[in-house]
Amino acid sequence: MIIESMLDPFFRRLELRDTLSNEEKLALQRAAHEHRFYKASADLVVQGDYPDVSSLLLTGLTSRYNLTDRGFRQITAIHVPGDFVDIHSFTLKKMDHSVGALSDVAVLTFPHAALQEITEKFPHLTRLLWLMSTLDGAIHRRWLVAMGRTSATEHLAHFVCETYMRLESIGLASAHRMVLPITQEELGDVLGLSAVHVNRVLQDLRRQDAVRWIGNEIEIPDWARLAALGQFDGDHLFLERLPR
Amino acid sequence: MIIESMLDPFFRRLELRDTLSNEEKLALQRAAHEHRFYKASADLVVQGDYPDVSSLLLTGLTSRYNLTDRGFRQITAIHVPGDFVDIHSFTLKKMDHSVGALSDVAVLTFPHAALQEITEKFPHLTRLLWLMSTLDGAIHRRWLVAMGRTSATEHLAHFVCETYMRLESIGLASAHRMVLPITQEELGDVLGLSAVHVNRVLQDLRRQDAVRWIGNEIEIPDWARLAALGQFDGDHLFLERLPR
DNA sequence: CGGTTAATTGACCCACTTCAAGCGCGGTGG
DNA sequence: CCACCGCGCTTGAAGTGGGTCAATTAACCG
Repeated sequence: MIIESMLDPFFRRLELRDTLSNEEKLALQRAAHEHRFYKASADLVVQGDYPDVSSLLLTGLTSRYNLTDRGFRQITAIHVPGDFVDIHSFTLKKMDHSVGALSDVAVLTFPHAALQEITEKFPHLTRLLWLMSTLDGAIHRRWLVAMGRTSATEHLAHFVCETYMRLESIGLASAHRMVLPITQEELGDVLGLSAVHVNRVLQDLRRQDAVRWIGNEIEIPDWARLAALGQFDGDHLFLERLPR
Repeated sequence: MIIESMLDPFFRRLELRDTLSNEEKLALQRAAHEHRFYKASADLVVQGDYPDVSSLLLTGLTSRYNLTDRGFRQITAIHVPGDFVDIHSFTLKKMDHSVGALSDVAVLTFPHAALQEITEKFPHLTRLLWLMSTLDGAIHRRWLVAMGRTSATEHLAHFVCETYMRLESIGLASAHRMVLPITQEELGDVLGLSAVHVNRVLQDLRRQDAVRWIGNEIEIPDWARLAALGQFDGDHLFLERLPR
């Protein structure tokens, strides 16, 4: 059963960047197919798959990751509700990475056939879906910069700011507090660091009182300072409402 | 003056992934607007710009890059002829990075208004353009993995393989030889390394005879070995012809 | 032939890794 | 109700990949 309100985080995400007509909303609702659930640490899609649906994340967190020959893992993206975890599989067809659940998650699937129909009937909506995948690309680029040219501390600070702003923008965080079900091991896989070093860097941020992080609960006591530390500005999140 | 054959590298690139109809080719030709030239190290677009055209690279090489607070540069993508250097600006509107010329380059501009028209009249072609930007994303992800989880040597080996395969696929390299107008400084900005270390790593590859690199000319005497070193397979380049 | 940019080399340093051990806590089963 | 287990967090010690600084050489160029 597809409940209309399920799409709210997605509509919200789109409407942060442009306006959506009612017909477009309806078209998206009609394109939605199936409600699926996954347990924490389950894989939604596996590298090499040729999925015939794309999954919109409704609740929980997921990550895109790859494994290297030596068994190391690199997480290349984190998804929050309202994100398509694999909209790019619509054009790429084959998965170049896996998608795993960081927590228990619920998704809504969109058959590629239905997405194709949207590209045939709703050009503006198509451009918005296209936009969603280019937003992914912008975050990838920002991560490359953080990984290649900033210290571990700066990188972590940046990640915290970015994740907070993404959650906040869809109404899932506020007052500089958020809940993030991610282990230090996983954080290392995001940042390209060892878990041990993540721990040390995190303690460094705590010592400066740049973040308060207890279990899953994170608080940012001084946003401006953490943002400066991480060289964070929200530019690469494109939270600007423009005709697209 | 737009000469039809200018679009050949682009058609070639698209046709490696799907079939293009004659109408679609014509539509692309009509959408092309202006021929532009840039000198090596000039910027085609600057971070923060709101361009109203996207540029298709015809000859030469360009890079996408960002500068950090401390003046470090990170290159997040390299473009070869047939690549759109900023197709994502069509949906993103604002540039989250600059694009610089690595050599003298020629591009063909496509006004966003003309691209919009394509999205309204040519759904399949639209999906192919969308595909081009998701291909960028796949390369970004692969770079994140290489940067976060492989050694400098592996990373460089991977970059050489990837670049060769991209050039080879559009007919600009063959027999495991290519010409790459890139300095060790710039290579460092690609890999997230210092120029000094790039030099050492390159010499290490030379010592193993994994690459022969003299000036701009590169030869890969043993492809399988370099690919194994860099954990390279072409999967993330999606050189598979499929209906999209 | 001087001037400039790129490649190279050496010496030293440090950010981050690896390995290893200990700790805290929630969950489970007897 | 408690003992035990396992996972995630924390800490220490030692090693290393890659950075920085500085000087030299090579290649090019007008």
